[in-house]
Amino acid sequence: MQHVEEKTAATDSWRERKKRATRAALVEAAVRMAVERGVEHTTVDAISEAAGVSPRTFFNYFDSREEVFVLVGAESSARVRSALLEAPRELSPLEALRDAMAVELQEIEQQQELWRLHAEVLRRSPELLARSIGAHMADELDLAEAVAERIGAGSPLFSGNRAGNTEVEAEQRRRALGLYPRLVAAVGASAVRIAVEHWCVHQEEAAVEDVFLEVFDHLAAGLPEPPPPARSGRR
Amino acid sequence: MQHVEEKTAATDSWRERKKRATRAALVEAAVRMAVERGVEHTTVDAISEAAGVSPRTFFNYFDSREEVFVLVGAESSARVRSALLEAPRELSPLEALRDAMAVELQEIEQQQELWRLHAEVLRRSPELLARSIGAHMADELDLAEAVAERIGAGSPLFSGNRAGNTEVEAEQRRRALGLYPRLVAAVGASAVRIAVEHWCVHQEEAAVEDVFLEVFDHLAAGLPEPPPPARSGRR
DNA sequence: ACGTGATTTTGCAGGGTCTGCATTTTTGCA
DNA sequence: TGCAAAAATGCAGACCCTGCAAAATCACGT
Repeated sequence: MQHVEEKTAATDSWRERKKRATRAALVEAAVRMAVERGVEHTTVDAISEAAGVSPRTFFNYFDSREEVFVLVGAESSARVRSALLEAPRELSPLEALRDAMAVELQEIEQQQELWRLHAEVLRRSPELLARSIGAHMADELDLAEAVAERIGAGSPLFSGNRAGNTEVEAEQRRRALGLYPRLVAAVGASAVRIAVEHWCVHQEEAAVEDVFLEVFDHLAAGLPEPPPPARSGRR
Repeated sequence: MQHVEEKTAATDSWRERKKRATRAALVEAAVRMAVERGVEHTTVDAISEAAGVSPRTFFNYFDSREEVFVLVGAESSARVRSALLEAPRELSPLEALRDAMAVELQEIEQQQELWRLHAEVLRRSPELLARSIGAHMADELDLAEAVAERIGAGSPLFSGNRAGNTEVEAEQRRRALGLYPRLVAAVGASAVRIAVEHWCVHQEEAAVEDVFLEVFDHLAAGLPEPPPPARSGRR
């Protein structure tokens, strides 16, 4: 994982815009090419040529060839995280998380084009799918920390200030993490994953958001004995 | 992913035993070496030399260098799957899954040695952790199919016979998969993941199995509003 | 407009990963 | 023992990825 953007201040110069453009060009070139000729025949040389940069430059933007296929929704987790922290305090952690994720999914559904292609790529390449899921999972830990932060807001430890990011401190944060935040994060992440996968396959049958909310509620409420009343013939 | 073992029949010849031995030797050499000098300095050449085979042979056993670090518990998912299908029919899908997974975790805890080292490797390498989790997730889909099979046992479609494994048929199976099996599988997989991660960090504080059962029950019962009564000072 | 320092791009060398193919070695069995 | 199948091996070659230093580009003050 490479830092996508660290400093939010004074970041709109010609320089920055060009970097974003290059990055986007690389992703787009890669994804389109992968849909056409398959991931394994999509070499770094080809991608960078299509994007109009040198092969060496590719690695200034991505740590590995595969990252360009996996990191498509990289900013999402950060957005969910902050939405979660800023949500009204009346909401329970679960509700806050559900809303934050629903909003994010909604926005994703807008930019269908790229996501559709991306989904296509992942569907054809189990290897990459696994990697992608894994990447999203790493987010699950972050998410759990955010949940913990929201719950124990004001706690002397871990409030705000995520600056100190040494290996050791990350380790300590993880140690101090109770089980409950992990459960909440797991429910959210599972719901997103199931909803998105379901949506990729049953394209256009329903909005991602709806599937997500249904799945989320089931998970959050606990799984009843018999299969949940297979939602009436809505298609 | 490389097929670990397909035919269960007539598989105990000297030949087969040797293959298993070589495989194990490679894994062990790799993991030990990774703990000592770090994953990135553990080259294929070094691993195969330590295991006493040629570098080329390594790739007869693993599709990539990283697989040797990720595929440590590869047979687990198959065992859980069959335990799930063979469990007494009185048990609900959830109960059957919980028991099957608990048994598996128990057995894993026996061979502490290798798993401890493996956990150590993953802890130090987020990249690999993500991959490993991703690999286990791929199992989640299989798991969901098994759950579906158990529920709709006798269903004209998809009963037994997983022989036809063309791309197309796999696709069709996934399409026909309802949401409920996915939820059950997600609960199980999440519980395992959280339990194992928790266990890796808080080593020796509690048996994996206990953490797993606690997590599983919470997830299956639904998440209550307030954090679940932080389990009383049981250690 | 011009110079200067900072940032980014690029080429290049070199080591590691992984595959296909032909050859040799080992194993299973009559 | 001899033969056929399976596995291990060597080798060539393509690709991935990284450090380093030179060149191109950008930001900014004068």
